[in-house]
Amino acid sequence: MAVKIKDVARAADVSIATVSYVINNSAPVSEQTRQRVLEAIRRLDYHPNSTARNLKASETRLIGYAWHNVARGQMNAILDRFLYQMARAAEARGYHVLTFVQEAADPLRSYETLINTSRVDAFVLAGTDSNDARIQRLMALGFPFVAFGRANDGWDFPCVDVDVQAGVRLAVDHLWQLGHRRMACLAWPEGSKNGDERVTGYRHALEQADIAPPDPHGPFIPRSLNTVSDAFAATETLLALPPAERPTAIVALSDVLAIGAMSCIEAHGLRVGVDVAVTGFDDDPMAAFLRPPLTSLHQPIDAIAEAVILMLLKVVAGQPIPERRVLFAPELLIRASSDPQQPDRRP
Amino acid sequence: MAVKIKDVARAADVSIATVSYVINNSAPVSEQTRQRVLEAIRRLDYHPNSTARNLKASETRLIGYAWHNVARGQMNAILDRFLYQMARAAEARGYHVLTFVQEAADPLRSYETLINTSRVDAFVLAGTDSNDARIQRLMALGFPFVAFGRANDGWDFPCVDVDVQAGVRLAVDHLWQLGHRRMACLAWPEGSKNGDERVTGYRHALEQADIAPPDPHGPFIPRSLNTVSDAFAATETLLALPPAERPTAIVALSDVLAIGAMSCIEAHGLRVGVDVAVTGFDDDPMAAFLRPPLTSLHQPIDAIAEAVILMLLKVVAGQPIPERRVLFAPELLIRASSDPQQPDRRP
DNA sequence: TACGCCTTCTGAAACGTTTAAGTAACGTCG
DNA sequence: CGACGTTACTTAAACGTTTCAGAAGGCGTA
Repeated sequence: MAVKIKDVARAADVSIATVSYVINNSAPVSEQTRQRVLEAIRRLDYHPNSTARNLKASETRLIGYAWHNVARGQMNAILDRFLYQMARAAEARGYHVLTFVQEAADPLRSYETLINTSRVDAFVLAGTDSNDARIQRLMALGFPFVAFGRANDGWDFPCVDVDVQAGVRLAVDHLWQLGHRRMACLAWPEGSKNGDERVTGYRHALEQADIAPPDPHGPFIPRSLNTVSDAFAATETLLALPPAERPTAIVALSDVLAIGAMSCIEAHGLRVGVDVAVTGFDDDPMAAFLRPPLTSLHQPIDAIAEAVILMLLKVVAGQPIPERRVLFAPELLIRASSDPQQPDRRP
Repeated sequence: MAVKIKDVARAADVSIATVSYVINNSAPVSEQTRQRVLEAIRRLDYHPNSTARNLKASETRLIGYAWHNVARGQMNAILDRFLYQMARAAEARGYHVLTFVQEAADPLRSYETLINTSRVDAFVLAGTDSNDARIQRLMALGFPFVAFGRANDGWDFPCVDVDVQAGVRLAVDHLWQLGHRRMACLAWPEGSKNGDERVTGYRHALEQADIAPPDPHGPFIPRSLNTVSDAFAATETLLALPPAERPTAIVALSDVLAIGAMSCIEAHGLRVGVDVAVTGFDDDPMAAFLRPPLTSLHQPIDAIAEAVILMLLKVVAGQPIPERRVLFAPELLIRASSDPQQPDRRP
């Protein structure tokens, strides 16, 4: 059916070995025969079969990436964008991304199946956390991977992450410059690597501004699941404080939390940005479209995806990774939810 | 390195053929040897190499799916969800989804490369439109594919789609029951299959309600790009009409358009849902979180993804597809943007 | 002339499977 | 008792590449 190397060899009147050498430039071939082979390839419209190549090379040129178990109605714009950019970066280098589903009940199983059946050459991990079982397992197996996100500080594995501490510091500094002194932090429940990093960034920033950072378990750092409704409820506790203690600004650690906070502030008859400033984190695609537009920290996802793939291909090639932990700085996009002076310019 | 069929054969003291027969149940093997082989497989932790299998079977068990070129800040929650569910459905049947990037400049190239190098067994197409070049090409090549979305009515190819006409009809009927008689339709620019279907649904629904459907190019069907800001501008033209002609309801053909409309209505000092009702389309994850929550048409993406994969595997297997065009009905989720009586229950 | 060294090419083995074809061993039956 | 099925297995040929080892030919050198 499809034209194979044998057909090209016959057409160019050479051996299949010679054709292979021409294709891969892997051995000297006289200019004359090279041209004859190339001509035959063109005439027959020959393309090497990648499965056969992969078998011979015992590689797949496939990178595994697990979807996260997204509940209906949950938003995950950042990881989608990440996947897209990763696919692009991989393709530019002859690789493709194979997406698979990791079961919440037994995340490791799908990874091990793919490894056992040699379906992929490497993995990209996202949504990492402390004591991440996948990282532990892959490290133990010595199977190539790069993580988007950190895990335990002691573990030594290649990863790329956002410097979330620095990010939150940008938000706090921004609010401080606008005159805010009572800044609460609407946070995720304790225990996640990324979330705790963000809280640390908030407390450090306050310290540097000579403000005593509040008790991590106290009322100024309410904890909320990453849903709008829970964030709404958590914000209630802040607004219930006596006016003199009530925060004038809320540093929400995600856009979802920020939306809940904004919603609650409005429900109390207060004006977001004027009476209570709000900042988010993630720069969700909708952030600029909210009323008022939400100040948020934009993560350089495109650059991160590129970096992850570059690092991964080095790992696959067995090259040493000098910088095993690369951090990217997020960018604070200032909009009206924290600064009413900002024009409402929509993309 | 990895254990292969030969190792199992040696351990069980049989030929590799016998091992293969045991694995695939493709020939009778005595119970005794079967057990010996299975035991060896277990002891050595053997897993067949899928590349070798694929080479032999000249298949890849990979389904190609192209990412769409998403601009930064654009939302595409539905296709993300679709991809996830597709990956899940495919996996349950031994297939995986290979994601790739289709260049806007030359969408066909990446498809042809994947076909030529036998990287995938089939494609799933999304974001189809009239005269879709990809569909034309794949049909001409006879390469297996299923489309999520329709194209030219005359073309005969397997596809699954949402019955958008019926969807918009649900929205119009809902508004009619609430007493609305002047309903505008905030639409995409003319020329897209899906968009034009939605407008048709709107006009048909009005006809059935004994309301004269407005001129498709007239002011009651303003056209807007699928961005919030453009929708905002397009809504201005509606609100600029004299009060007696101004619509009391706006049927927006996407949630993005609806957000723009809501934004504009508020900017005019009017109340969404009370003064002007708004409905959207897509049930974007954020729809329930907007203020007021947005009435929208939910597409049964999970079921669609499952149907696409089932159909695709039939095509790959060369089985006949009796129903080459399957339509799924969307569901109208009524919220406060069209009916202020609705409770603000957030997921 | 015989030898060795390039250069350029070919033959054939591998990669890890599946499977068609073949072969023993063991009844069954005319 | 020999022909003939069955059953249970093995041998070997594919699948489409890459690549190692070697061969043919030309050419310089001893």
